[in-house]
Amino acid sequence: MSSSASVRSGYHHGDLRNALIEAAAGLASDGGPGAVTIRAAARVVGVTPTAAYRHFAGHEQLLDAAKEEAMMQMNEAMRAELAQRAEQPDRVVRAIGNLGAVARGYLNFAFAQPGLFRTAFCGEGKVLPPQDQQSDYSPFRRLIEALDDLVDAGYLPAERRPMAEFGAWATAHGLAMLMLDGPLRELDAAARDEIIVRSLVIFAQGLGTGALTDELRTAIVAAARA
Amino acid sequence: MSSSASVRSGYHHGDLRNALIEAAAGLASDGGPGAVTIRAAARVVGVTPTAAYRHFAGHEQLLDAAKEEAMMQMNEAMRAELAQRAEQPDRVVRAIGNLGAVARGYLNFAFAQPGLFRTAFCGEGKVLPPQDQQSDYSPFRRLIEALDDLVDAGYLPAERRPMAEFGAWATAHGLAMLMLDGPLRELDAAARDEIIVRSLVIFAQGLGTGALTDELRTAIVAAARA
DNA sequence: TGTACATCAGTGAACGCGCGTTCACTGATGTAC
DNA sequence: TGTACATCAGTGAACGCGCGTTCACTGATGTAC
Repeated sequence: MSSSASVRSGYHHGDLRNALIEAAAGLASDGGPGAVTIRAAARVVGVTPTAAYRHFAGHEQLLDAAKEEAMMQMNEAMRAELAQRAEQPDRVVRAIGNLGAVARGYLNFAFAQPGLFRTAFCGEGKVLPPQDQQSDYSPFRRLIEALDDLVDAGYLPAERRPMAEFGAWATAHGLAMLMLDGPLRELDAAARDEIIVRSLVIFAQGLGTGALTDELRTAIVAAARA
Repeated sequence: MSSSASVRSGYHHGDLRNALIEAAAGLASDGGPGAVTIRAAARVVGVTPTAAYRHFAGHEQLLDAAKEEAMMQMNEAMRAELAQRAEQPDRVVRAIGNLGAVARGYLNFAFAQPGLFRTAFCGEGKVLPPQDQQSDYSPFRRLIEALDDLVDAGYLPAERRPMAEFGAWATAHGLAMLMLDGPLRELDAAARDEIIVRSLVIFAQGLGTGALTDELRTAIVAAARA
């Protein structure tokens, strides 16, 4: 994906389209979606703004490409983080832990790459449908699997399974937005963590039919702090 | 507040500062925070851009004022909606219902006034601290009271009370953002409602220590659909 | 294998736009005497 | 009560900026013969 420009260098530039997307993602990383402009991207690449119009119909297409690139980087960062998780024999413990880990990965990316995070979810331009994230190894897929596992294991009643992924997503997303751009912007990391962990405990317990066991509470707290 | 200009009309304009804030809020309502500019607000009021500099140090101060106005309008809309709720004798049923009603009011405003909602929570400019919303009759206060009531009534264990308001807030905020500007943007109202209701049921149950009774489930579902 | 040619990626200059902000000013207001 | 004056809210013109986009062009590339 958007590899180094060496693959085909038969043209004047070689791989201008991908170079512009990379530049746009860099601008997004530094300044959010508002910093993604055709002129700035061309400047970074060292090319005339006009040249960009050989590869994009206009500004909106470049922003769409930057959104997709931002979402891919987020997915990749979460995937890499999730890959480091320890094995866990118990099925429910594992699934609950995965729930917390996905949320933690989501929030870690938001705090580490606020510009990319804002760009991936900005209102302008293309809608990136959740299905796009359902490719086999995406974090959204991991979330869905965790919830399915909780049904299979008898923790989450099947009739409450539908749409639960969106509730989990909204919780993580809301925390990220409130803490990044919203009224919780000025909390320190410790206060943020406290709120995050407590919110996830509530959500995890809300999926089940009774109080969280100590084991499960420990599992999700550990995952949510990781 | 920001009343019609008649109060004092001793100056050239009469009440330019408030007129500009009202204009800025109107621009925000139509086009979000990006549409709030000094020139546009002056144009709406029928005054020279320079005149605005008698009342605001610069663009950022006008945007800050627009954010505050947007937040006030949101608070007022939610307050008015909550005021219509029927009395409810049972304490837990009432508190759980209030929880759902606050969330519903939050989301109703977001969908009815997306421009103002985005402006109130936009990253640029001043941070509006949650304390500002804790004035006696604000919806945030209602949320806090509902949670406190749930502790008093023995539904929510005291040790899990701290920060719970932020979990509730994040859930509502995340749903709003995903459905307004995010990947859930294109859902129809029925699908949105389904996700909202289910998310709130999970949250409400997560606060307690066991499964929701039918009575409580009915209460929060009704409030969340209202 | 060598040459004429078509293709098309990138150039350079220019357009019109709306923005934030500053300048010297004007003219209505309220006040001191 | 009437007049000179200080105040200061709003004017009008102008600045420099970065943006998206378009124009006629140039010159390297790959291809047909």
